[in-house]
Amino acid sequence: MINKEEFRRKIIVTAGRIFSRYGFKKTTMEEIAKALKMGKSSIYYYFRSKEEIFEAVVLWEANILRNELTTTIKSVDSPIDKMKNYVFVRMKSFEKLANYYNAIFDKNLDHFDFIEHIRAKYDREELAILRLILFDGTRKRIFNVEKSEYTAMAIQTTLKGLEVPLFWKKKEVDIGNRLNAILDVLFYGIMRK
Amino acid sequence: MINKEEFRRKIIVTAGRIFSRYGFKKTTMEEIAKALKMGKSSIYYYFRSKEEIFEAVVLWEANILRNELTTTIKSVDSPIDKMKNYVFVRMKSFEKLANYYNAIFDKNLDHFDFIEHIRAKYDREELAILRLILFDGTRKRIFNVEKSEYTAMAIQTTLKGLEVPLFWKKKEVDIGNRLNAILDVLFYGIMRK
DNA sequence: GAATAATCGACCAAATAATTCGAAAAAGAT
DNA sequence: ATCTTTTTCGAATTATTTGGTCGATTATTC
Repeated sequence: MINKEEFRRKIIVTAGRIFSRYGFKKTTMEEIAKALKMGKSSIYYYFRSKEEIFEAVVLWEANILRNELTTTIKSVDSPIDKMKNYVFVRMKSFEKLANYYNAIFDKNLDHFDFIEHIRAKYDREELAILRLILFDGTRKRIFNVEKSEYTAMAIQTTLKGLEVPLFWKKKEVDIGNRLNAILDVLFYGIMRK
Repeated sequence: MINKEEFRRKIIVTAGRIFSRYGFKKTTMEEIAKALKMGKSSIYYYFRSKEEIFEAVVLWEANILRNELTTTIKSVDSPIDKMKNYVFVRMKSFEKLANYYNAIFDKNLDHFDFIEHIRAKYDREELAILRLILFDGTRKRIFNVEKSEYTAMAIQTTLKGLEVPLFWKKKEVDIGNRLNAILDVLFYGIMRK
């Protein structure tokens, strides 16, 4: 192979596809290997363990999400659209990620604290983005937010609340509709009168 | 419980949901039991084995498919629409069934010959339905088919050919488009000039 | 043609899963 | 109430799977 890193990425992508379909526990090394057309033991040349692959996959997906988010808010100009897009993309992408998380909440957890680290890091980044959108919107006299820091945290909390049903039951409530309702409330409380 | 058969059906439906998501092998008795809110061993009071449940599920789903098909061709009058509807519903429903089959083609097979039996039976029924549509269409001077028996077989073969990609790769080609193309060809070759 | 990188098959211990079994609730019958 | 039958369950057992190791083997590089 040309490049070892290259191949690691290939494993990550392939394994990610399978993880997202079956979850961590139900995905076997054999499957990943077969999908890569290689012997099971060869994978251990690139990764120490199944968990390490999983770790890499989550990190990888989180990065993709981050990129999608920043791209998306750059694609529009008005703060309202920025906020709308941000929330929508975040929720849409999160559905995919939820599959990975689901895998963990089976019973394992314990030694999966690396997820918490990633999570904490992206929480901080998200907060920064939200603050920026809010700040910008206020500067343009479209929003009316005094302490962007706290408002951003409030919004983030709401978004997290929206994640919960994604964990437990799929399609229990139409996320799209709830999202719109929340956005409505959000803007009504936030918009400059 | 009121009725034992009733409960068997409940198990079939619940297990079916899980089978269709994870396939035969990856579905555990524990999962089925938990979804039913009962002890794992209780299920063995209703079914001898995991395979027996699977068998019942496949039979059940095949019946649903059959009902959908007969209902659908009754809902329209023109032979062209009958044929179109039949093919579309068949293909749509088959996607769900494919999940079950996929589970088997893993490696097991061997002792899963009951699927072949079901398959053979429904092949015969399908042939009869196709012949009826063709015969009716010809009688109404819309189709131009001499030996409805052989034409029906030809169409069935085509439909089976269309199933194959569903087994191996999902969404590799847009089934809908291919279906339309095939229907076009079918009608052009079949329609009374 | 030696040294290194990469792949693999056979193997193992641990985990997991299917199934059994006897006992205990629940439900019915008398 | 008491005896029977039906239904559920937890614990034990057996069978299978699976993550991971290891030494050998095959490509690749120098």
